[in-house]
Amino acid sequence: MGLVADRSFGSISLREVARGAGIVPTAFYRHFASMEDLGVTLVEDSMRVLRRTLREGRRDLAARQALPTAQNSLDILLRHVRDNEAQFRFLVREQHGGIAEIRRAIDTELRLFSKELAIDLSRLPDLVQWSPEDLEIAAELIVTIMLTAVADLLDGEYRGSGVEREIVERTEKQLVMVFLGMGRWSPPER
Amino acid sequence: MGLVADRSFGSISLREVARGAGIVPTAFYRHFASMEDLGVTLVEDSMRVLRRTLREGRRDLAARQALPTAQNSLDILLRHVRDNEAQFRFLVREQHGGIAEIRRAIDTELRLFSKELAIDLSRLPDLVQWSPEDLEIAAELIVTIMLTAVADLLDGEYRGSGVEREIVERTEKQLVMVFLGMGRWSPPER
DNA sequence: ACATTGAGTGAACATCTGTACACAAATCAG
DNA sequence: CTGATTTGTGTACAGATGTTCACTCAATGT
Repeated sequence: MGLVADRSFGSISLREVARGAGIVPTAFYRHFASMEDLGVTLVEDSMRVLRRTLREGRRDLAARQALPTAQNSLDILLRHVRDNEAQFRFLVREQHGGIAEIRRAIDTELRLFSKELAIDLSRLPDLVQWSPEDLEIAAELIVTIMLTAVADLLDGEYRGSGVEREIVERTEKQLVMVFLGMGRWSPPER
Repeated sequence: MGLVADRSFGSISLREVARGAGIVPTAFYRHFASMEDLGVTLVEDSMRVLRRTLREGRRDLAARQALPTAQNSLDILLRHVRDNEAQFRFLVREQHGGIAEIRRAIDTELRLFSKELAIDLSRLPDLVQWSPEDLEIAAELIVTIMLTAVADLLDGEYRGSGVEREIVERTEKQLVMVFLGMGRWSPPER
């Protein structure tokens, strides 16, 4: 996992992975059919863990009678990112990276997130009469904003300076702008 | 340029580039000090052309007395993307790609775009009293949305199916949501 | 207790890689 | 035309790479 942190997955050799795992090259094939296979597995594992974390986060919020606001969700996400930096570097890097199969895997998972978020949104009083399509469009926008925040956070290696807070505040403002827009979107439609 | 279309830049060898250019490997060094150097040059060239196209687009709009609306700008951008597909595949791929120097170059150029857009926004009647910081935050959000549209357009190889229109419509809706939000943002601040 | 299986080994291969070096051709300035 | 500078060539080398094959070894279930 450390390997995949700062170089593109496509530029990593099977032998490097084997070396990193303390294993002879040929033994690699006992676990994965190819590098592509490894990549897809990595995506699925990372995403599974992330999904679990977010679900737990939402549960905790509910337990404290707190609403799952955008700020709260962003906070949970970013904490998870900090705890699993290498994985997210990998995900952000390979989302549009060089291997089609991996791109597809990430895209599928992100689409799932959007759908989930769209369902959450549909329960908000202000949005009850939105069409499913518009809900998903809004959800995708929110996911995009959050993903951009993650990418910015990881790309700046400033690690601990004020840049981190800056990114969080910017992202929160952007989310508010979108929510305000969503509040205005509905009326002109009906 | 065709080389860099679907594989990550970091996984491309100097020799492949030389081969693609019809040149012996050693001659590569007559033009670039390293692969990294090539990458940065590629970024700068692509961005220079894009900047020129957008400026001309805005000039044309002005000549036709049309406002540079978000829809118009998106249209110009996407047409340019279609005409220079390989370059944009490269840019989207390497924005968070494996080579730090290239990431930095792209990031710098994007930041420039945001600043330019922020200036344009500052001239809109509804936003005249926004703080420069908030203007830039909004501008970055718009750039993010447009960039996401570009990435989605290039990732789907559907090429000509309805997916293209779908992406454009989604993006337009997202932009409208943001603009609506921006219209509501200002009041609570003063 | 023993055969079956999953995981790791080691040698070998043909191929590709970056870069060094001395040399040739082409372009250009005066 | 001539001399200089830029661009390209050919050869060479040490090292890395993916994949094959036949093998050992330890764990497992019955």
